[in-house]
Amino acid sequence: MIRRLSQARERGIPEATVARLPLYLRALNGMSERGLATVSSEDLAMAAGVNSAKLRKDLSHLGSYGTRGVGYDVEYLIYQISRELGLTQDWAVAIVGVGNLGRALANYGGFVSRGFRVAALLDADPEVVGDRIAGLNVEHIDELEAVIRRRGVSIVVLATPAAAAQQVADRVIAAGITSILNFAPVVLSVPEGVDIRKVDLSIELQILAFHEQRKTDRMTGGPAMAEEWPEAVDL
Amino acid sequence: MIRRLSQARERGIPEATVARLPLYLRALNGMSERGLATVSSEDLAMAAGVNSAKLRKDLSHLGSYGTRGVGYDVEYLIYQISRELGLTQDWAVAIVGVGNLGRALANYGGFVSRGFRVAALLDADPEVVGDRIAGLNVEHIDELEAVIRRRGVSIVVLATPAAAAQQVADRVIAAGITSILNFAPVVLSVPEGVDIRKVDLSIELQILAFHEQRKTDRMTGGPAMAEEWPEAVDL
DNA sequence: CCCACTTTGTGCACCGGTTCACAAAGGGAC
DNA sequence: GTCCCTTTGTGAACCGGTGCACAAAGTGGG
Ligand SMILES: NC(=O)c1ccc[n+]([C@@H]2O[C@H](COP(=O)([O-])OP(=O)(O)OC[C@H]3O[C@@H](n4cnc5c(N)ncnc54)[C@H](O)[C@@H]3O)[C@@H](O)[C@H]2O)c1
Ligand SMILES: NC(=O)c1ccc[n+]([C@@H]2O[C@H](COP(=O)([O-])OP(=O)(O)OC[C@H]3O[C@@H](n4cnc5c(N)ncnc54)[C@H](O)[C@@H]3O)[C@@H](O)[C@H]2O)c1
Repeated sequence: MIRRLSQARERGIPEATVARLPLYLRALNGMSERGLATVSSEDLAMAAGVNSAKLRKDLSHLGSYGTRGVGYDVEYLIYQISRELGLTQDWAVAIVGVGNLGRALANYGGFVSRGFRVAALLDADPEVVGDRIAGLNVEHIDELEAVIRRRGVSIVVLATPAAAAQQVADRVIAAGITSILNFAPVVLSVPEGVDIRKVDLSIELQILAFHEQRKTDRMTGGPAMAEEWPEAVDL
Repeated sequence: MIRRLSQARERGIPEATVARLPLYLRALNGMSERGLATVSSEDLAMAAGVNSAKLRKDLSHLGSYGTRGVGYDVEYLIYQISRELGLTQDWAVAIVGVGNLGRALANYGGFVSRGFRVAALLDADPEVVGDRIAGLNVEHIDELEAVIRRRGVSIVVLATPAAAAQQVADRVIAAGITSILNFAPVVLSVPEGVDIRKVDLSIELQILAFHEQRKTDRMTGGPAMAEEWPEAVDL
C-alpha cells in the first residue's frame, strides 16, 4: 500500500545522480517562477541540458513521482529534490581565508538563496581579523573550534593559500567537521568519512587549453612530428 | 624505429585522463622544486591522490616515458605533460564580468604561473569600466570583439550574472572563441565544437549537504518515515 | 655475464553510468 | 466503459573507466 516508498529508494542514490539533482532543481525553480504547474521529462531534461532518459532514471531513484501521460508536478518535485538534497534544513557555512576569493564568496548572494548561510569568516592575518564583510566580523583562526561549535557550522569552505590548507583542514576536521569545499590547489588528505569537494580554476583552464590545442592542431595539420625532448633541458 | 610515438598515442586521450594530468603536473612541479630527479609511479600517485595503476595507465596514453626498475624522470615528464596539455604556449584569457568574483579572479596569481595570462577585463557597467584592476583597464563589453582580436584571446571566463551569461556567451562565440569557463549558474547552450566548463559553487555545496545529511541521518536512525507531501502545499 | 630485484606497461575482469527502446500506466474523449 | 494518446519507469545492451595482477624490461651487484 505504501506505494510511494518506491523500490529504488531504499538503497543509496548514485553519485552521478546526486550531482545532477541541483541542476534539475535550478531548472524547476525557474519553471515555478514562470508559473508552470507540470513539466514533462523531455522539457525538464532540455532545460537542465541532459537527455530525458537520464533524467527519468535519476528521478526514479528518488521515487515514482511522475504521472504517466502527464509529467511531473513542478512544486512537488521541487520539494522532493530539496528534501533529498537536505535543503529543507539550512546549513551554516564557515569561510576560512578571507582574501580575494574568500571575500567574493562572502559577498555572494547566490549562496543564501538555496539554504546555505555564511555563518562565520575566519582568517589568520591580524590585518584582516576584525574587518566587517557582508555583515560579519572576520574572526581569528584561533577561535576556529569555538566558532564552529557556537554557530553550528557543518560545512567549511577553504580559501586559504595552498600552503595552509592541509593544516587548516586538519584542525577543522578535528573540530568535528566532515564536509569541506576546498579552493586551494592541493590534494588534501583526510580520514575516512570526511567529504572533500574541490574547485580548481587552474585545472579547468588546463583542460580547456588541452582541447583548444587539439582544435587548432586539427586545422594546422596536426602537431609537429618531433616528439623528442628538445635541447633546452637544464637539469 | 620511432619507438617513442607509442601505440596508445595516436588516438585521443581519455577525458578522465586529461582531467588528471594537471594534478600530476602540480605534484611533479613540487618534486622538481624539491630537487627530485626521478619518481616512481607509486610515489607520484600518492602525491596526486590517485592509485598507482591508474597513474601508469594515464601516463601510458601519452607515450612510454618511464624506465622500468627506475621510474619517471621528473623534468622530462613535466615537459611531456605540459606539451600534451598545451601549456608550452601561453594562453590569453579574458574575464567578462568584473564584479565580486571577476575581481578575485583577476587578482589571482595562480593563474599566470601555469601559462595563462589575463589579457583583458570586460564589463557592461559604466561605473566599472575604466577601473584599473591587477594592472589592466576594465574595458566596455561593446569592445568585446575588438579586444578579443587585438589581444589574441582564446579562452573566456564568464563571471557575469546568470541572466546575462547566455547572451554574452553567444557574442563571445560569434567572435570566434571556442573555450569558455562559466561561473554563472545557468546551462549555456552552445554550438557543436565549443567547449564549456562550468564551476558552480552552489552545486558543490548541495552535494556536500546531501552527504552531510546522510551522515547525520545514519546517526539519528534514518530520516522520518513520513515521506509524504506535508500540508504546506500552496499551488 | 648472469641473477635478483624493482618498477613499468597492459590484458582482463569488473563496475558505475548512459542510452535505447518499450511495456505499463494514467488521462481524456466519447 | 472502452479506446487512443501521451509519457513514465525500467530492463538490457553498451561504454568508458578502474584496479588487479603479472609478464616484460630495465638496473645494479657480484
Ligand atoms: N582568487 C582566485 O580567483 C582563486 C582562484 C582559484 C583558486 N584560488 C585559491 O584560493 C585560495 C585563496 O586565494 P586568494 O586569492 O583569496 O588568496 P589571498 O592570499 O588573497 O587570501 C588568502 C587568505 O587566507 C589567509 N590565511 C593564510 N593562512 C591562513 C591560515 N592558516 N588560517 C586562516 N587564514 C589564513 C590569509 O591571511 C589571506 O587573507 C588560494 O589557495 C588560491 O590558490 C583562488
Ligand atoms: N561571487 C561568488 O563567490 C560567486 C560564486 C559562485 C558563482 N558566482 C556567479 O558568478 C557570477 C558573478 O558573480 P559576482 O558575485 O561577481 O556578481 P557581481 O554582480 O558582483 O558581478 C557581475 C558583474 O557582471 C557585470 N555585467 C552584467 N551584465 C553584463 C554584461 N552583459 N556584459 C558584461 N558584464 C556584465 C556587472 O556589471 C558586474 O560587474 C554570477 O553569475 C554568480 O552567480 C559568484
